[in-house]
Amino acid sequence: MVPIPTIKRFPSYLRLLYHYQEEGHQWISATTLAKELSFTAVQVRKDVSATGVEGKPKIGFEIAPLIDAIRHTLGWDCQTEAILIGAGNLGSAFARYEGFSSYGFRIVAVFDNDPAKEGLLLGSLQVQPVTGIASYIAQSGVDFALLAIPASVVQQVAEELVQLGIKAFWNFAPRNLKLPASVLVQRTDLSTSFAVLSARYTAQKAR
Amino acid sequence: MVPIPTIKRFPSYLRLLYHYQEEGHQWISATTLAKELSFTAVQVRKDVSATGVEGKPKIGFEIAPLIDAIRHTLGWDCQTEAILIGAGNLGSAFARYEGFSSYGFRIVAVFDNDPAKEGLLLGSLQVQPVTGIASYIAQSGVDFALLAIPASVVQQVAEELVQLGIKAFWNFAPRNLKLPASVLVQRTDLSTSFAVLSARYTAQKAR
DNA sequence: TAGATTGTTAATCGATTAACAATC
DNA sequence: TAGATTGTTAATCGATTAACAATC
Repeated sequence: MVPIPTIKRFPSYLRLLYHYQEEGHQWISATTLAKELSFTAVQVRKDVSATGVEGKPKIGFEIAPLIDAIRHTLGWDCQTEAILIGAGNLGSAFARYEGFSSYGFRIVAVFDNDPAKEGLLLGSLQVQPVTGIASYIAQSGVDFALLAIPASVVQQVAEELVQLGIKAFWNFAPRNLKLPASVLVQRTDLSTSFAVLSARYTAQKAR
Repeated sequence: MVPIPTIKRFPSYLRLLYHYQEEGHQWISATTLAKELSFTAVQVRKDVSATGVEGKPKIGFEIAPLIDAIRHTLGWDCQTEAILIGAGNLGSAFARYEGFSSYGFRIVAVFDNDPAKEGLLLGSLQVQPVTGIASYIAQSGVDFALLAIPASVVQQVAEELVQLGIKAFWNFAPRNLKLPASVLVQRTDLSTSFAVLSARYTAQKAR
């Protein structure tokens, strides 16, 4: 299995590879990648080797196959469709965000329990009432949900969605979900990220 | 120094400690914390020891001092004020987000280079033209900026802000910033988080 | 006293980094 | 050939986990 830290670096590699490709390059060395991304060249080679791509001494790696291999390792060569639960501040931003497409991710429906939001247009998606979730999942076969709802309700909503067939969650509410082990959960939480910055900021100020 | 993984767990501890405090508890054991958060009890004790708080055998840790110690370690006992650059989808969501206050973080001004957005009200903040950034920084002494602008311009904007006195960035654009070592940069990037989820999802499907 | 818990030291595990042979 | 680069093996580093004494 590919180590998590390596997977976290893959999106940065991808962006840079696309950039070099657009500039007309066909090959790139680990040395160059490392310099651009402030990694070490050894780390780049180790990361690349996890994709199975092999380079040529003195030249480096061929860009196009490397892009394909990283996309494949991440699963970004297949389209992943998800429903979005919650059309508040953050939910609205996600519904309108166009950057998802570059990682094969697409929000196909938005639900909110506020009747006042029904029909509201977010990008190209109309907010639907939560009463329609069950039939939507049944019909579409979607098994991936993005949770942009308050922490106080996220556990209960997630449990209901599991009952309806959802197998993976991207949870933006600041609460740990307790779900069956077969269900994938990834939490993306502003507070975690801010904690690191804040602790470093405070430590620096103290100096 | 407190290890980064420990710092990342602190916000989860804090939320649970507040919850127990509100329910009228005065003490909590590492065992209980561990069970609630799906950590091990040893890890909880190690994390707590990094704050300097000591527990009582057979009882556990006193909640109020532990909250204070974690908040202090993170620097969340001091107010941090920041300006927000960019009032697009994500920027607007941040400007309106009320959860920041619980970690001592406050956005005090929002700037956008689109004249059409000038004066727009986001929560309690009015979008200001970017021409006013220099004087705002000079007058307020703010040294923290949140970047919610496109990747294509973020490097240049950040460099300009460093010139104006900004010392720390929370960068939401998917690009690595190259700035002087004295400047703190934390990137929070949807693609990194999604990469981990996506790779796990794909690995699971393959099984 | 017995038993649950804390706190620390040592062992383990996993990722990063260093060293170096292989290649073009 | 010389030199830059790849790829791998071994060493290092840091965090997690195990073991166990100390405490109430």
